[in-house]
Amino acid sequence: MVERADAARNRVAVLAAAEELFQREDVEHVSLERVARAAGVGKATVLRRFGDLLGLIQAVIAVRVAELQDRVRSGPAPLGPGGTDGCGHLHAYLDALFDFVLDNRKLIRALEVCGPHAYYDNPASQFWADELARRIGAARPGVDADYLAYAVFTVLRADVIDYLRHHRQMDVDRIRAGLHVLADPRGA
Amino acid sequence: MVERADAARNRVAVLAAAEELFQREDVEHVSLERVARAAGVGKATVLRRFGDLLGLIQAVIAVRVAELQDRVRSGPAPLGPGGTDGCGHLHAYLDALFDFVLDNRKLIRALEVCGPHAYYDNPASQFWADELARRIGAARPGVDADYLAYAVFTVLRADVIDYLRHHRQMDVDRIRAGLHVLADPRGA
DNA sequence: GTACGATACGGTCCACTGGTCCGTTTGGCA
DNA sequence: TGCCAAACGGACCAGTGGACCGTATCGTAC
Repeated sequence: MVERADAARNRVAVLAAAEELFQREDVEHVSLERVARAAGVGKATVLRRFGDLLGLIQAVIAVRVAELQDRVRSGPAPLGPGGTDGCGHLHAYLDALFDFVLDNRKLIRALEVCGPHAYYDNPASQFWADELARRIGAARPGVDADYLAYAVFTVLRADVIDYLRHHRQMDVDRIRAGLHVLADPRGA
Repeated sequence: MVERADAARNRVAVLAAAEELFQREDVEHVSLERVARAAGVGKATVLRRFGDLLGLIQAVIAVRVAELQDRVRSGPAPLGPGGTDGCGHLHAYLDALFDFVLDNRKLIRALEVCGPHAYYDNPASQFWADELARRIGAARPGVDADYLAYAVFTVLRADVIDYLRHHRQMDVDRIRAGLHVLADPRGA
């Protein structure tokens, strides 16, 4: 079944409204209804299209995820594959993930409040965490790369980084440095 | 002003009901109203006593926190002060925190959903994190102990540990081991 | 160009939340 | 015993995510 024209129109309107609203407002004040209203559409239309609030947020994030995934999967080294320097691979990847979180804090925060494990349990996160485990395993043979990957992925949560920046007055460079030490204490 | 007898009666009833309810039910199904009803009391009574839901949960946790804080502040080494083995201090402390989280998962989960930073922004957590930074600094001079302490404290979140156990099938010993490596990669 | 069936639409409704308000009851002191 | 501050709790509020269903619109087959 091909997508009807009005449905397509509404889909892009809802995505655009959601993106705009999540950037502009505080995460906890963005509700399904407000997104719908901002898009000039009924709540039910949003729900039907995206299943639930979580689905909507994932759809908004997905656009941004794709770009980074491409660079990781098939871009130039050290972020992309190729080269054999395990440490360089790992640290480039950490930087890319960290930048991604900084750029998309609001959306990731919104994702985190959707459910207890919404941050971890979504296809993109699985990819990020798996890739992280692979690179940690390559750079640090002998450690429990799976656990460590989830630990690092956890301190990459947007709420955590926001807390450290705004309540503990740590600047981004300090957090970034700490992250690298955490993932690979022997340095790059 | 001394506490009136009926107020005292209600305070213990609410605390008991909350404790019981948080243990028995899923965190997200425990609401202010249900606690009040279980205590045989009006919602407003709970609110007046504890300010808001966060205050209630903190009050319930406080009882359990006190016991561990005593052991840390004035108990026997290696958890308590005394002795000079920095690593032993750190690892005993990590074990104690980890056990505390396992024993109080439900309550900590409830705390986490109260607000974006409710897990970090409460007096007990400040104590735990500061002490953690102190012990990490002692065991590993030269690292950014403050950042690392928050990172470890973050990985100790009950939702994170629950996720690793039940969705990633990691058993508690594995998580515990990973935690020790994270805080001190050179081993105990 | 028109008629029709499938599809998408959105307002209304629901159960529920945390929190406020305010008239009523109760405890403790003089 | 009488009184009043303090504590009480139910009704109420604005808000949530989500379900429902009668209606309007779209695209197609004629």
